[in-house]
This record gives sequence, C-alpha cells and structure tokens, in this order.
Amino acid sequence: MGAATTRLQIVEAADRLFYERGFEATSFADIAAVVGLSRGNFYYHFKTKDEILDAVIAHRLSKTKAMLDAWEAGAEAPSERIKSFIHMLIMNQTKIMAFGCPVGTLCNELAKLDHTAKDEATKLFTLFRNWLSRQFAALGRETDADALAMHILMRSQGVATLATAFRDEAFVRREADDMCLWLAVQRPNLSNHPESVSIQNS
Amino acid sequence: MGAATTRLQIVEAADRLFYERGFEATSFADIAAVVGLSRGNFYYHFKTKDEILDAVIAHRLSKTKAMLDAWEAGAEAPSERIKSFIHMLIMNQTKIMAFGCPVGTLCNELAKLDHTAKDEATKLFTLFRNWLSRQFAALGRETDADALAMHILMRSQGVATLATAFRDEAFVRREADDMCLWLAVQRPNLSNHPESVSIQNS
DNA sequence: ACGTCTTTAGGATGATTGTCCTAAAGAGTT
DNA sequence: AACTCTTTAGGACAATCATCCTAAAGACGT
Repeated sequence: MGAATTRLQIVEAADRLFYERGFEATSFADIAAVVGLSRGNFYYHFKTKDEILDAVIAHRLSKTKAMLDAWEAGAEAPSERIKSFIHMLIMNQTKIMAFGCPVGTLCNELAKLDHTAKDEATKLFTLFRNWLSRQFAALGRETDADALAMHILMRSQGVATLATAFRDEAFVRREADDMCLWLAVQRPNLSNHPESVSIQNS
Repeated sequence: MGAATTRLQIVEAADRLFYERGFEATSFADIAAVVGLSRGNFYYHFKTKDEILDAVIAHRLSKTKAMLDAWEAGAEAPSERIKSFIHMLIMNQTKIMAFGCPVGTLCNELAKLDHTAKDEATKLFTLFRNWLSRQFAALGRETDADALAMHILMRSQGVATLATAFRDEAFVRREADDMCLWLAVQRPNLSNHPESVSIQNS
C-alpha cells in the first residue's frame, strides 16, 4: 500500500478518535487498531504523537477551508452563507450532543495541556472567524464585521457545549432559529465610527 | 491530622488540578504531590480515581450552591442578580482564558470519556439553569424563564470557549456588556402562551 | 504505661503508555 | 532474476499509570 494512502488512513482515524475520545485519551495503539496496523509500522509514518496531532489539525484546516468554499459557492447572499454556518448545528446535532464541537473541545483540551499545538488549533476558529467576518462586511457591516463574526461564533460554541451537557434537541433548534432571527435583524451600519461596534440586539 | 481535613485537602487539590489540567491528564501521583501525601496514604481516603471525581463534583456542587445563595442575598432585583452571573466572566477572566469554564470543560471531557459521572457533572449546569430560571420568572417571564436561562447560560459558555482560544480581553468585556444590554431589553411577557418562547432579541 | 483504632509511608503489582530498533516482506527497476 | 528502496511486523524499552498490600507510626481513652 502506498505510503500516502496509509498516512491518510492514520490521519483520518486519529481525527475521528481525537474528536470522539479526546487527544490524551487516545493512544497510539487505539489508532493503530482502527487502521489495522502494527504499532511498529506506525512509527514509520509518525515519529511522535504530537506529529499526528499536527497532521490532524492540518487535515482539519484543509477540510474546513473546502467546506467554507462550498458554502460560498452554494449561495450568493452573505446572509444565506451565514445561515449555512448556523445550520451546521442542526446538521451535526447527533455528533455534537455526543462529543461537542470538534474545534471547541480540541482547543479547550490543548489549552489545559498547554500543548505547543494549541495556537495551531485556534487557527481552525480563525478560519471561521475570518470567513464570517467577510460575510458581515459584505452585508454592509465593515466597521464591526469581526465583532459580529465573533458573536455568532461564540453562540455556536455555547450551543454546542450545552447540547452536549443536556442533550436537548429542542434547545438546539430554538437557539439556531434565534441566531437566524438575530441575523435577519442585522442591517448595514451607515455610521462610520469604528468605536460603535455594538452588536445591536435590540 | 484528622481524616476529614486530609480528605478536604485532597478534594481541593484534585478540584484545582482537574480544572487546570483535565481529569484524565491528572494522575493520583500529581494530586498526592500537591497535598504532600504518599500514594499509599491516598488509597486510605479514596479507593479509585472515580471516587475522587465524585467527591470533587459534590464539592463543586456545594460551593456553587453557596455562591448562588450569596448572589441572591447580595441583590433584591432579579436583573441585578443575573448581572452577578454575567459578571463572573469578568471576575474569572484570567483563569477562563487559561483553562476555560470549569463546568463546561469538565462536562465536555466526561462526555467524550462516556464517564459514569457525566450526568452528575451536568447537575452543575442545572444548578445555574434553575437559579437563572427563577430570576427570569421573578422578572415576569414565567412562561419562557427556562429558555431565557438556557440562552444566557449558552452565551457564557460560548464566551468562555472563545476566550480560551483567542485570549482576547476586549472580546470578553464586549460580550459581557452585550449580555447586560440584552438583559435590559427583556420585559415581562404578558401573553400566556407557553408556545411563544421567543428569546426576543429584536 | 497499655491496648486499640486511625492514619500514614513505601513498596509491589500488572497493565499501558510513547518511543525505538531490527529484521523481514513487498514493490519496482534494470 | 538480482538489486534497491519502501513499507511492514513484532518485539524491547523505560516510564508511568491506577490499584493494592503490609507494616509501622500516631492518636487517644483507660
């Protein structure tokens, strides 16, 4: 089997296990068992556990980029694109209720471990943040686009965490709807004062 | 030294370490080292690691109850009491930026481990949820008090997660302010239709 | 001072961890 | 078919893990 193929299999298995069990709780042997490799063979492809983590994060980054591109291609209106982001909560409801958000939980775990890769993991958030920010700018909210992006990113994280804890589908649906409602209320910010970055709930 | 004293020292050390490093990443030896005990002595007080986790969660539950009681005693107006909850994000900013929310991160980790204590950990959230719900009911929002409680709980969780990832103090302050703004807009819900539990952002 | 119950220390256990090495098997070229 | 480079398997390594045991030390009423 080609080395690239095996490598990809390892990365995808590790990706899933890191998400479902956590990084620390997943062992070399666990990943090898899923792929059907010997531990020794493993070492040929990845020298250390951190190397796998780096590969997993890189893999997630490229998958996320592709997803954002697809959302962008799938809708012209920025508000529709942002709704694709919100809809993710509904789409992945089952997995989120079981394991939380893949990005948020990884960042949290790496922060606690004070792991060197924690900043790399945060780039996953940054990808969403910048993409959302561009959509809000296109909505005519150039001055506070980043604040709005962070706001909706924050909401999705909060929903994911509580969804995991309470496993309440109605709550997820309600909050997703509320995010769409909030989005519909956002209007072009005609004032050009960068200080006024109120999120405009009311 | 009295057994009760030693036990409390162990629980408080484990509490801190579980928060700062995570449950799985904290070993018996780590806790024993902090308290200054031998590993053997440890076994006299706690037979298994799960037993310590149970004790830590119970300890957090009682501490949380006391905190909620203090907030209730510290202000008469429900809105002021809810502001105490929001203010927690500012108060604990430094620790949150380093380790996330103690409740949210624990629930996430235990969910991934599919640990037996995960429902017990969720009770920490339930404590806040019910307390907030009572405050919103006192605000005249009996019909949708629980939804409002979940909404603000969700926001605090989202802020905590992003605060850990981005370590952005301005973001935390801005979102806390926005939560207060949102709170100020909430008015008694005169309609008695339980179906209409819109969060009323707009 | 004695005997009893509580609390402690420190080592032993077997399993699992990440890491590493060596030798064999496979693939591909000539 | 011979040779080379890539890929694999399986075992060895020391360290660490949660757990358990035994024996000594401490506290305390008598």
